[in-house]
Amino acid sequence: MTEGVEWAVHCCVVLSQAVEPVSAAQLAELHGVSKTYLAKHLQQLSRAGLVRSTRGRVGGYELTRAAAKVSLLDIVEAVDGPEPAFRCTEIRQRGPLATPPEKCLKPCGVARAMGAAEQAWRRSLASVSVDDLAGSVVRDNGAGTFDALRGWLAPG
Amino acid sequence: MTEGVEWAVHCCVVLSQAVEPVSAAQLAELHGVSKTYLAKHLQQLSRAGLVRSTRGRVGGYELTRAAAKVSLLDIVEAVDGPEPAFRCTEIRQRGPLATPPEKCLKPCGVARAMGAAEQAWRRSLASVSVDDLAGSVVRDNGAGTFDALRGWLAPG
DNA sequence: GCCACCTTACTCGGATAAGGACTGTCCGAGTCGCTAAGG
DNA sequence: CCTTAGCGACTCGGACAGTCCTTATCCGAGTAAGGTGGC
Repeated sequence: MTEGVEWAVHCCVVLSQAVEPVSAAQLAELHGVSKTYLAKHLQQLSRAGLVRSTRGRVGGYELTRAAAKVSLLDIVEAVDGPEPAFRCTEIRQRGPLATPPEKCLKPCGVARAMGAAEQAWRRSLASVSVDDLAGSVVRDNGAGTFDALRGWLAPG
Repeated sequence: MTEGVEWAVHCCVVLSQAVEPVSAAQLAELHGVSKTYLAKHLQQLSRAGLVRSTRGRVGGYELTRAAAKVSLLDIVEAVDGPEPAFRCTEIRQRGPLATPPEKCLKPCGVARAMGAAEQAWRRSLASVSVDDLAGSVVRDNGAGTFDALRGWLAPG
């Protein structure tokens, strides 16, 4: 899985606690990562419709909907792409004992098993929202964590 | 996910139905893939202890244990490696608002959620055995499929 | 004093290079069966 | 006829290039605020 997924998720958690748009530069400094590369992933989130970007002097990124309505799966699909990790190449239709195409209407057993596993993975990711993650941060680090964050984000 | 995983799984299904060691050349021709590259993945299966390789004139590969005792997860881990797809880089410990190390004894919420999803994925893969896959092939293509396979594998 | 315009500084967005992993290939090490000569 | 040494062919195993994707970076397009000049 792409490392940018981790960055994007943490950024979404931060955005869920911000009251104003947060610039890519702030998010990059806050997490100690490359600004330009993080911007690339934020663009992917923007294309997917998860965040809204505003340009100009006080521009930045903000969530387009409530944090409880943004799931981990949304972010992973936005950054890593929607195509599944396992792609069946239909090798059953190759070689001397190839299965005839008219018998390949449904995916083969291997593809079905892989698809079921990936479905379980997606269901687990879909059950966790950005708001849930923010709650876990509060439980782990204390209620004042996001107050300090908002103080750091405030201009000046 | 690596494409070699698909090859390795299909090879294991074939091996579960063979009565003699099957050479890498036969497996490659049967699936219409590169022989030398497939051999690389078979070596990974051998290192993981899933298959036994015998050299010499009538050498080849065979399963080391019953097909019902070999899960999809075993094969995936043997080929793609045991390390999880998501690796937490601990970005919470970086930047101006870094979490102090003494508060990072347990994984962060993001890593826990990702780990839970991956756990679900592994559990699903572990619940499917090579024997189950062979059964699905019989259900899809008919009971005579593996008879034809054994006939093709027979020397001559 | 008020308004319109312009400059300016700051933001995002897409197009552009470097590194690493997956893909694909080759030749050498090792092993078993066959053959043939000798007892 | 039986034993056994040698030969040969076939197998796996690890070391070696090619190509695509991830990582990382840069500069240009766009926008809003603030200053400035004119009315």
